[in-house]
Amino acid sequence: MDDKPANGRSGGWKQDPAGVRNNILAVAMAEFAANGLSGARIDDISAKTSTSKRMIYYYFGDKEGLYGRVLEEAYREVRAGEQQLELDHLPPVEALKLLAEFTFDHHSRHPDFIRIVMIENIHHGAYLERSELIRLLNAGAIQKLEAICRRGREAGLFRDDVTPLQLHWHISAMSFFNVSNRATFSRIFGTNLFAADGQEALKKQMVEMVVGLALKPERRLGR
Amino acid sequence: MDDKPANGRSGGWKQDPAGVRNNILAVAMAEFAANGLSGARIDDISAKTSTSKRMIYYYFGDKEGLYGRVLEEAYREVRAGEQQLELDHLPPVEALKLLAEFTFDHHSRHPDFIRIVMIENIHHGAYLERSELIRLLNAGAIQKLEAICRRGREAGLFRDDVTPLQLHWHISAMSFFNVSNRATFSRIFGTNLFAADGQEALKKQMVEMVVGLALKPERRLGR
DNA sequence: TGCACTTTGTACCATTTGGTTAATTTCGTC
DNA sequence: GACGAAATTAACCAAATGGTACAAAGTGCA
Repeated sequence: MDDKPANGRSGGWKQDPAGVRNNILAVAMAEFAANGLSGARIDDISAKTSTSKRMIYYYFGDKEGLYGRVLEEAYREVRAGEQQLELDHLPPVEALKLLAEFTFDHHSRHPDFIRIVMIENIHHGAYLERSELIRLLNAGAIQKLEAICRRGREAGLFRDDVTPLQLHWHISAMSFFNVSNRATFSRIFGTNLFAADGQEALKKQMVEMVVGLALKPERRLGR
Repeated sequence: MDDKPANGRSGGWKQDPAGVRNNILAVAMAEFAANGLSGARIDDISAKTSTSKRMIYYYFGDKEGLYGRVLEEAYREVRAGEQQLELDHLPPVEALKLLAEFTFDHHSRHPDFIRIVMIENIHHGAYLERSELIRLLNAGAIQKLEAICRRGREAGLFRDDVTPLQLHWHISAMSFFNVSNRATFSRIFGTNLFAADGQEALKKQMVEMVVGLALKPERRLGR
């Protein structure tokens, strides 16, 4: 008698697994970045999705599974952006400067990535630990710096008691902190450092510090 | 007939409002630092307390009120520790070195404070905003550095295009990041930087960079 | 003595929240 | 065109969670 479907829905829909997955991931990344792992609400995520809550569980299993994929996706996007940078044609000092500047700007342009990493650190890196993909992605994150350092040492310019990893650490620290702690820092000390010219000054100082650290003392004068 | 209290309790107890409050605060700080604002559970906090859940609401109103007080307490403790440092008797360069080293070590010794600040940044500093106390506490956080810079400039040693706030920012960045991002960084790049000698090297490099930035170029040779 | 403040304990509640059930539709393919 | 696997939907559920109600009593000060 009744040929209407039991759920009252009659309209048609298209299958689009990849689209649905990506849609969920994008919304979830924004929600996790905004509210943290415990703070994010599956119902909120699903409401902002163009699909239903059930599909989240269909594709990602549970909340933690979804978070894990978001984490991977965040690292993937940012590392992909970093790969754009071409440095081999530059002399070592110029290459190091450019890499440091780029990192500063790149972090600044991707606050959601920074927030996801903050959140992951709050969780002691437990989910990153489970992802083989992320370890692979990051293995290459330091290769550019290693190449620069090798060339710099071969040219007699760079110290050899400063490792690429240490340089990466210093560059990361200042570029990351600049985004991660903006809220508390600016509320305590004002917003001058975060206006356009304040940021330019910080970046310039950061680059100067990093280059100064990498160079042999007797090479530092010609600036 | 029955002269026992209805709740079955009969033993005596002492009033100790301050003790109860402090006990709750200490437990709550550990729980919030470990799990974040949404992640922390009032029931878990109360279970680890020597008092009851009811008292949490009696003294702090609600979960956010408790978190706000924990935030204040965290800043208070750390700032109090910083005040211990005496620098006026040292020449400016030595004072700056010591301040930077101290900050690095101090952050390292107070990971729960770092985690609370991370969490507060995830919340965009919304609760810090409401606390007048914290703003007062932090106003003085930079005074030592201002004094050092003034003396350094008067002695003709320091540049005058590098402000105390900028120096504070750089020192904070490297000292903070060293704790905040340890989990993800060490999982990706190994734990060498965080072993004792790795930390000493990073600290030494950080101090060198900061002092190098503060000094006029022509004063940097005599190291 | 009177009275406000503090403390305890238990049971309770409304809502939120992560997660599931079961039925239906799409779509490649045999 | 039948069939089965994959995709999708709406309604539903049990547990967790922040927060209260209530009842009683100890403490300390004016």
